[in-house]
Amino acid sequence: MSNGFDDIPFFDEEPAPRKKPVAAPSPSSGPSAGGGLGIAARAMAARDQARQPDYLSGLNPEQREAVETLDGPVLVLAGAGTGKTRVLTTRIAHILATGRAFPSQILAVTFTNKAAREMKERIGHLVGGQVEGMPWLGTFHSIGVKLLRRHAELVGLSSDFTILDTDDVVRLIKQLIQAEGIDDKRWPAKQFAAMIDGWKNKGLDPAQIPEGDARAFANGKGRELYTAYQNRLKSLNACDFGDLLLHPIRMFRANPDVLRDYHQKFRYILVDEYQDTNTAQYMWLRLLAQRPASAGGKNEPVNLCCVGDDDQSIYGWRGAEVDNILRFEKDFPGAKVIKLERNYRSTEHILGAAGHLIAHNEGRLGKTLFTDRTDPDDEKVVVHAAWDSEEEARAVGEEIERLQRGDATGRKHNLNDMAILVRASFQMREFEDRFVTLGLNYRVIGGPRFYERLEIRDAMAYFRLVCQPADDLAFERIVNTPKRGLGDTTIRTLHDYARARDIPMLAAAADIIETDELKPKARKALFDVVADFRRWQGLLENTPHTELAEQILDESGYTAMWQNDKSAEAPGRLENLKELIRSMEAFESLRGFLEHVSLVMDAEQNEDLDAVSIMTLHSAKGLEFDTVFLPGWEEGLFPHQRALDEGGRAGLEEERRLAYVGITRAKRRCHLWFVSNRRIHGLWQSTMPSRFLDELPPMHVEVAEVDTSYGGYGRGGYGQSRFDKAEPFTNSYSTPGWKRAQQNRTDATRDNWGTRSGHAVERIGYGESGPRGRTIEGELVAKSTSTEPSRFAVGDRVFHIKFGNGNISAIEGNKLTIDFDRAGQKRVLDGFVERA
DNA sequence: GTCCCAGAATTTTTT
DNA sequence: ATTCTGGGAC
Repeated sequence: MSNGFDDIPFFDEEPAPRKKPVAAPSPSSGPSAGGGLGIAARAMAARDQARQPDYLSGLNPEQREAVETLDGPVLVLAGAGTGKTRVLTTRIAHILATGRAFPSQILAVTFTNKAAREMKERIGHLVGGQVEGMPWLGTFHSIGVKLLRRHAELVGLSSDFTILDTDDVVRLIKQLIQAEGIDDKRWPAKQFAAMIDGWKNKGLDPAQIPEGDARAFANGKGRELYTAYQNRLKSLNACDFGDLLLHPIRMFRANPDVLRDYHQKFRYILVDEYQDTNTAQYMWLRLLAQRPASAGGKNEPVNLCCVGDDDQSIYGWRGAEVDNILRFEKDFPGAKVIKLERNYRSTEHILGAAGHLIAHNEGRLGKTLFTDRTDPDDEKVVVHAAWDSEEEARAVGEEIERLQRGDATGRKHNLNDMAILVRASFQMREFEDRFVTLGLNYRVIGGPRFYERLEIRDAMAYFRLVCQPADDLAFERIVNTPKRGLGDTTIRTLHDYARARDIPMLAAAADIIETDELKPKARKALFDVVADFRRWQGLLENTPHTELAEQILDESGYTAMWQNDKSAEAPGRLENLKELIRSMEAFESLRGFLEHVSLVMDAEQNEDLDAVSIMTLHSAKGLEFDTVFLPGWEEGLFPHQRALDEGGRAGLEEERRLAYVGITRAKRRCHLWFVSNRRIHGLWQSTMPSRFLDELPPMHVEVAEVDTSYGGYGRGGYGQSRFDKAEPFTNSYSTPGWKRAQQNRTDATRDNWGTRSGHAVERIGYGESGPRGRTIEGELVAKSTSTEPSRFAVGDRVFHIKFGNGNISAIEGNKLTIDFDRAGQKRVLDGFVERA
């Protein structure tokens, strides 16, 4: 009722801008309003003043400031779990409620469709109405498409251009590379596609790419190929994802009058996850947000609000520039910076651990999350060790089942409230295997997406070609799928024919079957294909699109192809095709569906099932779980070796941010794991605990004793003798703090892989009541590279339980480099070897 | 045109 | 080790 939206016309596409806030009709409004008010009227006005709109109540002061500071540039630094989305959505609601702008005058950009969807939903909830009225809320790319469809001709496209996904792009580039006579084996199309993507992320045209880059590919043909690629896109009337950003930028630059229209249109601009913007997105935003002084010299206010968290910037490797957020105040002078640091998600232990870890980064704006929640029962962050990744999976599974049965307080936990977040997706398999054995429900988030599956892409290619006969990539994809006897030779002839006449391949096919250029067999097959598409195109207007889609798949023989396929995955593929048709029902037309699919590539998960989530740390951003398991905290894996090699210190810091993201996903419980042995590329490698573990504050962390109650190496088994010499714990950490912690339980851990010690979680008491009251990290930093004399010397002959015999070739603290007779050179902790 | 074997690749992911 | 891709052979 009093939500302040009663008279906002939500579906008004282009209303005249209103100058004044919309005042709710008040009983006091009348002749006397504004002048000498009656007592009753004044009281009522005061009451109305005092009563804040519903949507503002419950915001903390910083959030409220972020919502109410509507004029000028604002940067909201929103730490994990500080109500970022709430601020964004409430801010939009506030703009609408105060009548500052109509829905169509607000530009709100997100990175993912999911985020956009969520925002729409939440705004709708706040406003109590539909949100179709926010036409400019969407991803950078979807808004880019919208702009381009309106102004396609300004960049040399027609408005029904096709959007190519990565797969299409790679195939296209491959053709170009081959056409140039370049060895596509030596210079993979995939690699060049990645290069182009990188250039486009930086906003670079072929003419602008650095000379070095241009030379780096195919013996200096980089620039040439990039140019050829762009030309080919244009002739196909197609865009890749990068173009969806770059074309609007080109268009705005070349057409200031068009840009001016949008300046007037977008009165408020909001950007989510600003730390993830790349250079192209940044340029795009600058164009729209930075308005030149008009002729009269009066500047339009830049009502730009960017929300982000520099500590959660984890996409540098795909072009995101953390720098964008770090220099916001310089870019937008007079910007107001608001920090949201009050966390509503996690316990103080979790926040303490995460905060202490991230404080090791240098390039950051600096925030410290805090919470009022102080529950003595809150668990510390727990660090676990396991022998290898198999045991890690087993132990995590065990812990999950324990929580499921009921924790210490007897509370039973839902699997939905738990997640396993891994650094690299190959880690998932071991958990899946284990959970299958246990019969534990799990869901993998991320994986190959629905629309990327082979059969879906094939089907989509049929649909695309029916709607857009000029879509050569679609044509080439399905012309011989199912097999029609139209092989390379035929396609090449057709291709040349089409290029020579500058017509689409489908049109070329229609021509060429009138000639005798093809062998009769191919000619007949092609004739049928052309006839099919002609027929389907004829049905496009008047046949319900789901029906037509089914008909296409059946008549083309595509369905039959999978029905006849006796491989294990064929039934699943048919099921997916059915699912595809089902999902089309929500759309008006085939065309509308295609538009949707090219940008919105997610498939929804089954939410009903109670299941543990398994996903990468990257895909966990933005989510939260009661209990979070973070396996694989080992040097080389996390931080990932390649991040270190390629990114140096910046790479390390990004890995650390990833660790920070991981820990802050947890609301109540956070378990970290490292293993001593991990199979990488099929080879067992002995591994060292991640440096990030050393960077955690002891005060908020406890070390779980190796808990052998988890099946496996049970009491007295071979495990005992197998591992008791390894003593990974006592040697895992060279740091005094850890050693001291180990010292406390030397006896218990002497045989830490062998005995059944039951439930055993040991607390390290530093920082509070520990024996010395010293903190680990103070010493850690000083001694990060241990110089303690090793009990080995270079040249020693040693034996390793996994790798066998070898000679030590180098020693660095307790880390030995050993040339194994069989396993080759490895770096190993000295605790893992003994004299041979 | 199809099938099979050998060799390569194997961080993270959106649009 | 395993999976996928590409080239070469049938």
